[in-house]
Amino acid sequence: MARAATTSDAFNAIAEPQRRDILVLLRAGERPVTDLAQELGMTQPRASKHLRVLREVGLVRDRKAGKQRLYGLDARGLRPVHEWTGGFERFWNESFDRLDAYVQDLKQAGQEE
Amino acid sequence: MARAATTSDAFNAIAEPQRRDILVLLRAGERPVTDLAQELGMTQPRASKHLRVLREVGLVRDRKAGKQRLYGLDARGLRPVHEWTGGFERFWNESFDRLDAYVQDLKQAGQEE
DNA sequence: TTGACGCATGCCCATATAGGCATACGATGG
DNA sequence: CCATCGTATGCCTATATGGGCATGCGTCAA
Repeated sequence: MARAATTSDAFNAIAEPQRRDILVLLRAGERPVTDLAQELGMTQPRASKHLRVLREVGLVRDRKAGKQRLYGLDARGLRPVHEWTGGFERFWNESFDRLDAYVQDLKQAGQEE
Repeated sequence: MARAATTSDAFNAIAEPQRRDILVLLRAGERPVTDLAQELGMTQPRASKHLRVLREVGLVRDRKAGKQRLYGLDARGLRPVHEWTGGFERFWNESFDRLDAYVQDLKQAGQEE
């Protein structure tokens, strides 16, 4: 089996850096495809494809505005990701400070020999 | 170009549900591969492969313990993900409540016709 | 030394990208 | 009705997966 579709959920959709960039830009407000493409230095088809993925997982909304199509942020889908990672907060603060200290000790001991 | 490697960063590594499951299990403490595989109902090779990915992005540490190899959580890599998504917090709380109301209005209007 | 146990790997498959390029499509202006 | 602008798609390629299965390898017990 291949990797899960990027459109399967927000976790997969935001795995791609450029899509994250797009989402960040959209925090400033709605924007047409061409705008985004230019600002991020990517071709228009590329931007459209990324936006499609984002739209399919519901991270982005689009609406027609004359000849243009404006894309806007719908960040609700990011909440599950934030909450899931939040479940590990105490672990990145706590236990590994000690572990690091331990590792440092080992290194120093090695260099002193 | 193909999709970025799952080992390129935490964002990619946690896009796979089974790897998230493994991380969750490891919050309870170190565990050998077989244990994890059984608990998650996956084959041993499969678990090993997922653990390898997690190890390569630094979300997991391993240490030998006799015949066994214990895997332990290193959640620090999840922090960037948590913080990045956190940058959208105000958006999923705020603006789209209004947008939803708007959408609901449209739907109702449509059904009443 | 010989087994057995616990894991990591190698190899093969089917699948789904991300990107480039050309092009089809819908709306607007003449 | 036609040309043009703004986008979305189709097609093709190279790549990397996730999974199955068999097997290599290191460690410990007898």
